[in-house]
Amino acid sequence: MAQDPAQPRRSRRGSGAVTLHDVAKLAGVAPITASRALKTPGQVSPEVLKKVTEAVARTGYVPNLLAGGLASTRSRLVAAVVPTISGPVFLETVQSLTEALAESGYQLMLGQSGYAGNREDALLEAIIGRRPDGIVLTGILHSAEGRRRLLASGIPVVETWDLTPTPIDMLVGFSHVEVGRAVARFLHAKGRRTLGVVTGDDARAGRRCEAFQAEARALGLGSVPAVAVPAPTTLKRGREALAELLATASDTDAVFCSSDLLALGVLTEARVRGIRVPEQLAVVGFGDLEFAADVAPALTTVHIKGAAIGRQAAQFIVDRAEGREVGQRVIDIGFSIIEREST
Amino acid sequence: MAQDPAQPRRSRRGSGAVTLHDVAKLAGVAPITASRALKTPGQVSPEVLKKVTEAVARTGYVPNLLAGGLASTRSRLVAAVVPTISGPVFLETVQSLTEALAESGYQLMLGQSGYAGNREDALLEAIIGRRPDGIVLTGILHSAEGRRRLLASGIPVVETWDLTPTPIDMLVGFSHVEVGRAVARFLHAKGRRTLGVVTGDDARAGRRCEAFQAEARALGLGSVPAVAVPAPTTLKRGREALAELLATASDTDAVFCSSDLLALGVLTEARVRGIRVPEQLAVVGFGDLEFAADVAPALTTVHIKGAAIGRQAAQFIVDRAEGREVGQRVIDIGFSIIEREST
DNA sequence: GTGAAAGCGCTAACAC
DNA sequence: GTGTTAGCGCTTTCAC
Repeated sequence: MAQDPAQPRRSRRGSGAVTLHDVAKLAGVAPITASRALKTPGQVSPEVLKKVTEAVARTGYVPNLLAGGLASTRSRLVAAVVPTISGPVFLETVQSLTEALAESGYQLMLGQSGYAGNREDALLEAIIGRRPDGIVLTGILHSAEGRRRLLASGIPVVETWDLTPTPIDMLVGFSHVEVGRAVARFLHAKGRRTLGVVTGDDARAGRRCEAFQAEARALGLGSVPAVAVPAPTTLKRGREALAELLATASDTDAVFCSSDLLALGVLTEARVRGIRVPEQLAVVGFGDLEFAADVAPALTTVHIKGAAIGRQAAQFIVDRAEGREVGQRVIDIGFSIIEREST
Repeated sequence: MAQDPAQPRRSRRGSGAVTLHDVAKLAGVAPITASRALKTPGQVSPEVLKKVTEAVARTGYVPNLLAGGLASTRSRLVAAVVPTISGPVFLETVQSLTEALAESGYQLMLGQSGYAGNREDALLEAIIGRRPDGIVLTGILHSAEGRRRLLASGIPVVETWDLTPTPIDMLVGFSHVEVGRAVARFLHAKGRRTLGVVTGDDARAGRRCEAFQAEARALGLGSVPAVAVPAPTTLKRGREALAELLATASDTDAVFCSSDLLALGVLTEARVRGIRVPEQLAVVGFGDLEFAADVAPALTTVHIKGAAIGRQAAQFIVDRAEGREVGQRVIDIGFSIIEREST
């Protein structure tokens, strides 16, 4: 179609998309009225509402949330930071977070910090620049500089999957130290006396491992050998780690693994070597991933309510964004040991 | 500190954050000059660059990308839509997509469409409203209405993990039909004569399954029984499905599973039942997840270059955003059958 | 209930 | 190389 010659060319800027202005004109009202019809329908008359609704349908108008966010200083965007998305551990949390936010009309922006911390700064800048209504930190070790910038930004922050005495803002997690202790006591109660650990090399796994070793010592079980594997933890590394552990401590009768995937590797390697689980070797995982209940033998593991963490984080942020004051800012969501055949 | 009484209260609007205006004032230049110093340092004099850089450091200025996006109609945001993030299949793609985009200064926004299609509309609205510079559709079945809205939005779209004769815009994927055929031929060549299928109930898995069955028939292997399991595919469902399959076709000597997790379930159930793999039963998975190579017996499976898909999708979108015309808009990235012990 | 005016913080366009 | 002006599309404020 030819351009209307009576009209000068449309302003040289802009995306060319339908704007609230267009909708308002079509409906015969002021832009602000059209805005109200969409945001707070109760505040406009039924006729206006009808006309605006029709205009929206006719034009296919989609509000520009960039403009809305700029004007209202509420972006309805929430950023989540994970070390890497392919670590299956946080997936459940990210999924429930995405869903819970979507229900409240918020969108999730995903950032990967990587296991190395070098990208963290650029990532934070990219995140803060979007002026999200909240930031969820998932299992991340942030630098002091990063903490400072987050604090300075004034954006609500939820730290998850850990407990710290000095949270940046809000927090929902559990004690890794308690996990390590509990598993040591559990295995001791089961009559195991020669423990071992296979652990990923991230900070939280490290704390579980140390607490496990300390508790074992306190229980009179002597020193517990640990095999550290580089992140990410995989089935393969679990197999290799068991081989390494048995090479130096062949009488080991129980292994605590820092992830279910490592534990599955340990189970696999044990089977291949003809080591009977649980008779000769007890195996405990961490995470209670979906497969844990259904491998053979079924895996005893530490269950974390990942979805609940995500939901609570969303709740924290939405509450804050809607101006509700959150009472409890720190929530210890706990954990539980799910006993199955592998012990 | 007390408010400066000489100054009227700061404007009642705004976030209170440091703006480019503040930086420019501190550096003694106009805002646009400060902007240029940050975006295109080559265009300003060394002195100006120095002063602006210092002002940024002193104030802790972080550019407001909402405002920048609005003014430039380039949001530097890319949306990705996956059915659910916890399906491990697309993880690799999402991860490499996130990384590749981050390298070019783009941020990923994540949306879950769910396996049911009802949320799709609201999701599309939320996405289009942010005016992303691109949208990556991952393994999604979009409604005709959704297609229309995407097309109307004018936002570059990359469809992935599939091939279609009528792509919305750009595409990087492979043929599920060819996968089904290839696996049937592979098993036939291995001397297997009584095939079975365990398949998730999504559309792409369905097409692999049908092509597998058709090819088997063409090879003279008769009709192939299929067990369909609801999404998401899990180890547990794999175990159940093998049980179901054997109940009606106990002489099955090869099973093609629509995911590695299902295949792992089949391997597990076979072991528990004393069925030897591969001697009595061959098992083929799909996805070549990290664990496939290291389970025992190691899993033969269909490998998809998930990371390459993510990188190519990022490339497509960044090229388009930077105004480069992409030559090839449809890329068949292919697949390969990785032969391991399970066949 | 509705509207006019004035920005939100930034950048495109066009001077100089 | 630097600055002025005028928006981007929306919402806040305040008036009617």
